[in-house]
Formats: sequence, C-alpha cells, structure tokens
Amino acid sequence: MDQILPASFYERPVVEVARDLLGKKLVRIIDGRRVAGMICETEAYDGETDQACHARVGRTNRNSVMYGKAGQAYVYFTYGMHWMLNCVCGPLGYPAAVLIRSLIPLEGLEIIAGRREGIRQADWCSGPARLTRALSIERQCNGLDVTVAQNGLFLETYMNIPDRLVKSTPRIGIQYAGEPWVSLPWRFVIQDHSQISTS
DNA sequence: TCTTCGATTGTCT
DNA sequence: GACAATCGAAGAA
Repeated sequence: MDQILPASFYERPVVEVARDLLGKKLVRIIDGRRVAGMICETEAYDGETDQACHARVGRTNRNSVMYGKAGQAYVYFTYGMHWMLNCVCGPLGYPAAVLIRSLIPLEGLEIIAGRREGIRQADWCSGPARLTRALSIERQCNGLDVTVAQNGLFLETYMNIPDRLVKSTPRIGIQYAGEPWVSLPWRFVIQDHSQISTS
C-alpha cells in the first residue's frame, strides 16, 4: 500500500528531495475523489544565495511559506495567469523548495479530462502550470501541510526510480539568474518513463 | 503611486 | 519559431 511521505522526507537538502520526488505520487482530493499522477519532472530552489529562487530578495509576504516548516505546499501566481506548486524543504527558517513540473496522470482521469477539455492527454499535466490547472491547485493550497491526508493535497510513495533512469539538467526559465545558477543541474526528469515498471 | 517583469502557456504564422 | 495574454509582487519614487 502506498504511504504518505512524512515530514522527515522533506527535512533534507532540497536537491536530494527533488531527485527523490521522481516516481512519487501527487494526490489531490476533488469532490471526495482521488485525482493523482506520478511525478516525472522537478526542480530545486535553494536558499537566499540561489539567484533563481524567490527567496533571493530575502523574506517577503509572497515567499514566507518557504521559510516555514518542511512539508508545506508553496503555491504562487505568476505571468498573470498561472499557479505553480512547490514543496518546502530543509530546516525551519531556511527557504528552499522543489517545483513540481510534470506528472503522468494515474487516477481520476475523467476529472482531469473535464478540467483540461480539448487538450490531448499527453499535455494534461506536462508543465508546472498545466498540472496545477488539472488538479485544481490555486491560492487556497498555499501553506497547506502535505504530510497529512486531511488537507486534500499530499504525496505518496509509488515507484523507486533507479539512477540510470534519472537525467539532470539546468533549470528552465531562469536566464535572469546568471552564473552559476543558470547552469546548475538542479532539474530532474525521468528518462524514457515507458521503461519503468511498478515495484 | 508607478513601473517592471516573471520558476508559462496557447495560439498564430 | 515568435509572441501576446494578464496581474500581482517587488522595488523605486
């Protein structure tokens, strides 16, 4: 049986957590029903020194959740229309989070289909703003504890992804950050996920 | 108060 | 491949 990831999972260096989040299941309860997908792409954002991280400007009202306890959702609005989902990591008071960039839909497909009408299934959750749209994740999810089921947003164990199937690359959309931040291999993707079998 | 711009996406050429 | 959409956060004035 799949288990909810505990706070201790997130209380580690954010780059490690980003790697280990691959193959986990993101679960959202919508109208009492499970809607879920396997995480296949993540990015790590690490502290105030990381010039790509929102915390580079220090603590603000927007990014304050990142400074809080590991295992919370940091959900923010950008480009005037998109919501992004992150998981807060590391020790209390240290701003770090993992951006969830894509999912493979697994449960509640008919609900996702309704929310992503007219879009082909391969693109339902293949982007950070697409998956929040598909799973109905918006402002009200900011700060939620994702280590308990009662908030309707949590992560579960699912598959273990071996290193040979994990690819790391520079992060997307952060050209403004400058070196070394634009080049750090802090984006993780599952390579060729058709090869993976359930364990 | 005013200006700039973004951890993106969908549409149009 | 290029670009408009769209609005709140952050910083300057």
